[in-house]
Amino acid sequence: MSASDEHDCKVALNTRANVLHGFTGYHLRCAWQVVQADLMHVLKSLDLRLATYSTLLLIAETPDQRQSTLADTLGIERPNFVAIVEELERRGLITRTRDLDDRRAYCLNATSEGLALADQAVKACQAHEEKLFGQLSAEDRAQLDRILRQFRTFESGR
Amino acid sequence: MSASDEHDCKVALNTRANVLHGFTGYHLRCAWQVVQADLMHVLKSLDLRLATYSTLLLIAETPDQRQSTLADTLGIERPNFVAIVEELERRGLITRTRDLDDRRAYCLNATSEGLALADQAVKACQAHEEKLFGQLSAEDRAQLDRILRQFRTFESGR
DNA sequence: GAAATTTGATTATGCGTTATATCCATGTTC
DNA sequence: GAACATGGATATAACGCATAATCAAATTTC
Repeated sequence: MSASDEHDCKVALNTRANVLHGFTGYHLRCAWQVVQADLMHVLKSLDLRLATYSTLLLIAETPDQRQSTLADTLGIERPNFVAIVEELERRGLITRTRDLDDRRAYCLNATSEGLALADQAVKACQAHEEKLFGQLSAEDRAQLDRILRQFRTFESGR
Repeated sequence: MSASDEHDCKVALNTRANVLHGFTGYHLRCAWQVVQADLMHVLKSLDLRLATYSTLLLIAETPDQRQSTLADTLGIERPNFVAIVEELERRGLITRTRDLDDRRAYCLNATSEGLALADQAVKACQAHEEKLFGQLSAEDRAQLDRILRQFRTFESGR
């Protein structure tokens, strides 16, 4: 087994029996760590990272978008998006065709291979969610989902 | 205002209206992002990072522990822990005294300044939690805390 | 319609976090 | 006392994320 198979909770907050355990935010982080570790593990089996995964999905869903629009939607800085797109193109998962109206821009689209992989990835993620959140009672699971969605409207950072 | 005052949700999953929104894990991540952004903002006003904060708290709570024990508890690699401890010592927040029984080891303890700062940080975090989770109904907040705690027992990554 | 400005994509680069390999000094085991 | 284990430190690499600057193609302005 390679070292990359380790997905323990290696976090600067992973401790027992201290004041941190009084914070909901701490438990939120731990929960995300657990989910993230499993998710990355699942995606790795498809040779995808969080960034390439979400990028591929978005391109598959919204055809003919240009790079900067997609980067903005994903909240990724444009320079960092270049390598992601290049990788997906190199692997034949998406195509970059010049926009005829604006020859600076690219139109990104998923290939049939890309669509197939996106489909596979979504199914794998659904299974992953079942595995993890299925450990909660059906009621708790629904509650959690409902409550978490409320955070979308919260301010972040001020 | 410096650029570091920006705490938007700049995340490779921050998109609207796509399949990702069907995943609870996605919302979990967004929620953590919101909480983390605010938390880092709060800690920054005390010149603390997540790592120095949790380290200081742990040292304040469990006196006379040695470095590697603390690092293990926090889930931080020993080499990376060195700089954190050095910073806390340099700022006069903790002391490093040689263990008489094992002259290789240090015993770490918080100074009175360290204890004071830890106290201040905890209070600031409590206020931060009030501000954020206080936006939920009291019932939802309690539910969320209860449900999140269940993840502690979940396997991570296989 | 030429000059100035803006915009899409890219390159180069830096910063912060985290992981690994190695090393030194001390302790322990046999 | 030789071999090995352990506490701590150093050096280094990889990765994620950010900014500044560049180039070409558009748009605006006079």
